Amino acid sequence: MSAPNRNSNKGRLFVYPNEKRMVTLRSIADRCGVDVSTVSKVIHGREIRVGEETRAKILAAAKELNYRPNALARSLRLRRSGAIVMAMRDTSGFVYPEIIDGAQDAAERHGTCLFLLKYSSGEKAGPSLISLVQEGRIDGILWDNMPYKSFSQELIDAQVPFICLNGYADVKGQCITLDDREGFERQANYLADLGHKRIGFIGVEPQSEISILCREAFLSTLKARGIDVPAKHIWHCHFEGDDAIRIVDSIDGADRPTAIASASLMAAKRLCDSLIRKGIRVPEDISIIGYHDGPDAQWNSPPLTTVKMPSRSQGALAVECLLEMVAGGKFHKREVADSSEIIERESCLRYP
Amino acid sequence: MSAPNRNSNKGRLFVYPNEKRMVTLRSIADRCGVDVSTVSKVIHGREIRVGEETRAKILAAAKELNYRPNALARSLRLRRSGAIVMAMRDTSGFVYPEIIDGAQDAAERHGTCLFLLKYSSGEKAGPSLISLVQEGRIDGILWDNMPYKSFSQELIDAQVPFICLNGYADVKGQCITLDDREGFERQANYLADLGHKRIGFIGVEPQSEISILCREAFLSTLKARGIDVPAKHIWHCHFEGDDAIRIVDSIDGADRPTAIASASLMAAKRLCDSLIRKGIRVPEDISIIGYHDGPDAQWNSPPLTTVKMPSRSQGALAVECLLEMVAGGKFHKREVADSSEIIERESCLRYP
DNA sequence: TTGAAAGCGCTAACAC
DNA sequence: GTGTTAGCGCTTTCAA
Repeated sequence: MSAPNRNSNKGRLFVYPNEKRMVTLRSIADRCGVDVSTVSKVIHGREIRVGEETRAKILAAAKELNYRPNALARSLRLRRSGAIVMAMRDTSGFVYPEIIDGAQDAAERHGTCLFLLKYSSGEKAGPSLISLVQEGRIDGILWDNMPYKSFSQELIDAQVPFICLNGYADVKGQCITLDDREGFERQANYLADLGHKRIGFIGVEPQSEISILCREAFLSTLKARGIDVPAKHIWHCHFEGDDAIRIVDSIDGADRPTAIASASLMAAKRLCDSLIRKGIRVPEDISIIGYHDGPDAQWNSPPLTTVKMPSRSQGALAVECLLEMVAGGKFHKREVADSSEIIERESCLRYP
Repeated sequence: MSAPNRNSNKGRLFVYPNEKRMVTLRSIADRCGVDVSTVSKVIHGREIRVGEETRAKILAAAKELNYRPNALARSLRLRRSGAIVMAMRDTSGFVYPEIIDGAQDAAERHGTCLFLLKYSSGEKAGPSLISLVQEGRIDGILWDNMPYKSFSQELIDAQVPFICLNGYADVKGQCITLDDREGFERQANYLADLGHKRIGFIGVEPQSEISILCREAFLSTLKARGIDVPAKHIWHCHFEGDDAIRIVDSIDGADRPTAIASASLMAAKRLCDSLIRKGIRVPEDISIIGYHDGPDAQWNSPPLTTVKMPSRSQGALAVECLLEMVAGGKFHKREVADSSEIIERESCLRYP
């Protein structure tokens, strides 16, 4: 009755390394007296053409034996690994954790495995990531940022499905980004709504494309509401160095701003620090609002009011777009549906 | 002359999804007029028994065709994926980035791929991670922490090779940890060497095993040098909440400490904040030293003096031990060779 | 020194 | 409804 057991080691050519007996489709097939293909259909196939009784028997056996399909064999056959990678240069000042959460969720929904990968900033980072795809380990890559300019062209040449989470680098449009314009408009409107008239702004880099866009969104929103930000109240703050201290030193005039918006959370925190050390109170003397929300914001003293961006949705959308490309589709640009919101904490006060 | 091309699609049963022509061993074999097995030997085998001429020809073809071995096929055959995972619960207040760097290096040296994986804290985190191994995607797991108590037993039962980076949870000894005792002794000695006599200590959790060990190492080192820390100068600070503020409120007596050591970087930073807000200067009035070093430490104002632990070596060693287990060996406990060091920045001053 | 053969575990087209 | 068959790309034994 039962099928011949081909597992039976009859003169096997050689002994496998790491010999631990696995539960395979064949184990189940043998136990149920059916063919592996039938088992395969039941376990994974969407085909319904299997008898109810057989199906039940197979499912029971699978459960009983604690069957785990071998992803490697499956992937080899299907020519798809079912795994994607989110590559990032830095794991401390991280990609906003919410992006990862969103991406994770989406991947899970699609039965895909999402790994994170830290790449070194050297020259070999790119090629070695591309190899991962070429070796079949990974189906596609999500980038927080390209390791170097013009790398996106290399990816395209190598036919590697990828999506960038930052559209301001040279990524040939394959990016899913946040609507920073909307975010900075909201930031500006928030301060204006609170009644502030003398407002300052801290950008990240003076010259970068993204930085300019954000600054302009902020300034033009204020302008439309009749508020001009003088050049001397527009600063830039790097993550390292003591820019924050210099900024504070420079604002101690009679016409100092009553509120300062920062384009980064880090800069907002450092500004807070420096202000307080100088004896200027936050928010009583100067209100501060950050951009992007994170655990750091609420641990700050005072807890920071920020513009929270829909990073979670961004991560999810990026994964979905990537998987479409993996499935053979072209990249199809879509906008993150959700919008920003203000998270009110304690660093902003109504003025006057 | 040339071998028959079995790639030639003669009546192929079905068309593969995502049909892109790959360069396989067969491509090379065909081009060189040899058998795949010969090519395999040249490309990966350690066997030298291949003619010099043939070898050269094959290598040239491989290079020319930009051959990438299919990791999936290889893994399937070898029953080893060549990838490991570092699983972590949180990606923002990260495992010390250096652990990852060290692990990455070691993995690379061993031709293994290291992925990071964020697991959710729910019940299903464990099983789904175990599945990754059972499905063959991953050979072993590095944990920053167990998702829940008694999980290590589940891993052992499932025969999953794993190593924990934190030995204070319930991990049945399969851990590669830092020598925190040595670290806290160094911290204590540093403050004593600076001449401080009234010293405070901030732990993380009052009751946890690790917390107690660290505190005792610190206190007994000071005691051996004739310095007693009164109970009222021993505090605990959580990452959330306003413990730091309460601490500051409680130390404003005439006998307040001249130096405070913290068992975490975060607590040190928050303490700094609170002290400064209260008008107590760091380091002029009170010196502060943190534990563990990270980018945050140098961005603090003032930049924090800390005890830097050999996290990099820890990561590397953990990977090496894990790979031994993957190769079938038993876990063999080894100590991280390097020791801690003091990173002097600006938050500590000689006393008086 | 090289090639033939078997098979890792799985899937899908096709025949029965 | 179920089994047969071929094959994903690779490695290793054994025979030539």
